[in-house]
Amino acid sequence: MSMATEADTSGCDSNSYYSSRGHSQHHYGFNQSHIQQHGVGRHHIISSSNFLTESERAFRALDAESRISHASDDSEDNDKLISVDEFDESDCEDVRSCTTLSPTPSDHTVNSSSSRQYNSAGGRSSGGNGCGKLRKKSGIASKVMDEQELQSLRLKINSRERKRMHDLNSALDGLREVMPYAHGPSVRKLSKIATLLLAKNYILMLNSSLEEMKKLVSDIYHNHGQPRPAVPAPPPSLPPAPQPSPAVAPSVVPVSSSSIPASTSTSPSDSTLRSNSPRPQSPRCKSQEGNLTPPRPLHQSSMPHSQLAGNPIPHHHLGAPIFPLPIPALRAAMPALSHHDISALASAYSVPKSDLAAPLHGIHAFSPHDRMHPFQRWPVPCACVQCLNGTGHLSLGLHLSRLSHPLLSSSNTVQRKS
DNA sequence: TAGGCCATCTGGTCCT
DNA sequence: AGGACCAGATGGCCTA
Repeated sequence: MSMATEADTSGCDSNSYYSSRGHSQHHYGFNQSHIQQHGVGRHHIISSSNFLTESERAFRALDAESRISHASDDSEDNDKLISVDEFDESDCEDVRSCTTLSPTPSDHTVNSSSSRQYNSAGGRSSGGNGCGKLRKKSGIASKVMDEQELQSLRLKINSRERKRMHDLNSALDGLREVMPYAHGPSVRKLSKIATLLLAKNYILMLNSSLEEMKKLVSDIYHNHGQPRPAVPAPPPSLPPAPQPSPAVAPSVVPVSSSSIPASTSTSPSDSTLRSNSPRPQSPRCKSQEGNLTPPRPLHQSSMPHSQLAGNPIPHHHLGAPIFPLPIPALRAAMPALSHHDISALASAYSVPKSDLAAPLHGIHAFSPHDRMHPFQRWPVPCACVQCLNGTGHLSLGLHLSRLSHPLLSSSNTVQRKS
């Protein structure tokens, strides 16, 4: 019985991949330590059927490397896929029957080690080792294709797909890094769907904030009797974006400039503060001296500083997440989010676990124009453009207060797999 | 223990 | 022809 193993030297550095797995890293603890322990470099020697002794692993590692040259001629992007098995003609029979084509450097291939048969369990069972399709696809059905070549091709395809998914996950990790929620080792990572929902609404919120700022700037120009610029530029007097206060951000983790686009130099917390802060003093309002008072800087928050300073919420960068997150309200507003997602957000915002079990009663569907935001612990005016402008509400369905928390505005329904 | 989330394999389809 | 992308299937891990 052959044990198909794979030395995965895909272009994605699997070591770094494992170490970047965040909260799921523990899933791969064995693999990672295994890989590092045996010093096989980029080659992961994985047994799908049992645990190998250290000497066996080392031997197979050497054996695997020795077979690279003829098992796979794909030297591009270091995507060399090999089989460590005894891969002679007799073993092709085993491969067809058990077809453990590509045990992957994942937890289950090593830890489970017992049950997963990769031809029938992982993926569609197409019969055989799946090489028939490859044969057909490769247009070499008439040719006699060596099983080993087919295996190599299959492994190569699997590795590409694996790398593709790793890249996708890396992109999602990058997205999580710039999202306005707490990051940290003790914070559960947002799920993929939650990350996408949060990102979508965060973009909407930023866009709305930008529109709001444009409107205010436009009003300033208008009230000064100056012609409206076609594209209102930020007034030069606009104060620079605030730096995270040490009191607010006791554990700021520097973020590389490359991770944050220049266009988003305004921190998420700024935007959220902007959206949650009381209605900015209208530029039309005059001070007692009769002078036009500059509008309150959009980044300034009316949130009691004590709340901010006293908030021990950990965070990754750009200031602490500022949204208290009553879980019942969140659950009511976002039925699409699973308990897992809610729990992740709760941990991200340092919401007490007790809140998770809080009843839903008393939570009403808040109006976007509520002066007392039911989801917040301090009065929050409606900051939508219409309210700020006093022109009533348009039926655009895009109100800043609804977007005051990115996720709260996620009214879209996520069809979850049942 | 059930459900959620995830990684992986795999075949199909489309594109270059 | 080869690669990218997608979706179905499967099983492992974690949490409530």
